[in-house]
Amino acid sequence: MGRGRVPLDAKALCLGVLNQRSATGYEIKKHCEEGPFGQFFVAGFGSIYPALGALERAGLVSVELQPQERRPDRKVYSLTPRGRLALIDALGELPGGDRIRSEFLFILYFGDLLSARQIDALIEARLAALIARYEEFRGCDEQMLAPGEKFVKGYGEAVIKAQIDYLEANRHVLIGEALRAGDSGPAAPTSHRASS
Amino acid sequence: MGRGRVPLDAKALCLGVLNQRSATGYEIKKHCEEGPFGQFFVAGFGSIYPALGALERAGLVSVELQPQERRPDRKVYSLTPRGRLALIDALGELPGGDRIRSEFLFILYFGDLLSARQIDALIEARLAALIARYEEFRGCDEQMLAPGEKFVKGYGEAVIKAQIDYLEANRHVLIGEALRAGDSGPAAPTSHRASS
DNA sequence: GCTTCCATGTAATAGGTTACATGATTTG
DNA sequence: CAAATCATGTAACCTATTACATGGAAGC
Repeated sequence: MGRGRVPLDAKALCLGVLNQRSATGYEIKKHCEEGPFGQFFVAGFGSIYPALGALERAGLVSVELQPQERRPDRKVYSLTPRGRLALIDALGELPGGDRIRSEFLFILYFGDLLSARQIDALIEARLAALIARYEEFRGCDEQMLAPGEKFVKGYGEAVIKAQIDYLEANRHVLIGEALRAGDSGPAAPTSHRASS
Repeated sequence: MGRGRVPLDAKALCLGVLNQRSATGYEIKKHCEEGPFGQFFVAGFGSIYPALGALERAGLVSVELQPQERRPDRKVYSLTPRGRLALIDALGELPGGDRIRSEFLFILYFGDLLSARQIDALIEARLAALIARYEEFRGCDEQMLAPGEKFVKGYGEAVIKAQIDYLEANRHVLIGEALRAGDSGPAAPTSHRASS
């Protein structure tokens, strides 16, 4: 009956957060959303609540019910000893490679079909988003963070910075080539929607 | 009613590849796997074949059957005009933010529970993998690539480089802190596995 | 008055991963 | 002799996203 095998998913996310402090499902989601790490550790209520239920049935977390008036009772979850072991097990597994799903890169990769103006707007928006995230990272108080968290913060910062630098240095190259190729027009310059 | 709405998923991936050249499902998968872009555009047969079937039913691709002996017939798919429009539509959508699922960062983020040695091994393995990928990117002949592909290649290269640099510059900081904190031991130094 | 915050959850849906099923041919 | 390449596909499974359902309190 060796502790349930825990893959690195919503369940592991809950275990990780609960290892830092006991919390409700709502608070776990909040914790993931706020701060710069919201981009790394994503999970909606639809995955967190079922995950907590499963963890409880597996004996990896315990619940304390805090009745509230005019509001659903708070269910404060805590890591059990077995839960801590399961987390250590999960963290001990060799990590798989990162999975990146970037619609931005997808679009550019197949972007022969787009006009230079579309590409430019795309990159402009992307840069704005990256810079906003970068500021968010920088503004995050390091004093509050555990060593691992600080490390990850620096990691994210470095990766975002690299993207900003690359985009600023190379956007004009891409736009230039799109203009040259696009004069003959790869496709109507973005106007269709009529349909059958 | 207007051509089937195409989200940026396995179907769009097929459309994108088929826009470059006609191909079988097998070849599409091959194309995604080989070269440095295999990391960006992942799809198994289990998603490609159904996607192609759906695209065909929607009239976005056409099929030419090439009978073969002692082997399933090749089904060579080509983009139809409507398929090209659907692709343009899909590419025209504003991209969502990147989704990153990094088990590596997850482990480090919650890594208080790991020993310094485990963390060191983790980073060592990661560095090796990153360097291997970096070489793969560098070794890729740019002459062969369309402008968008070149751009994405450079993008990936820059991001990988940033990760390598960050890890090499900061791994010792993290290990040092883990050693200092870990002497009192956050948990048994990795030995369990018994149990039925 | 509208939105956001608090606080829980279920159900439907969509999507991908893995395993299965088949089988000759080439390469190590 | 085993493994990888070519070549297709289906089915079960697992997970996440989304929408739905409920509802008071506080801030703008």
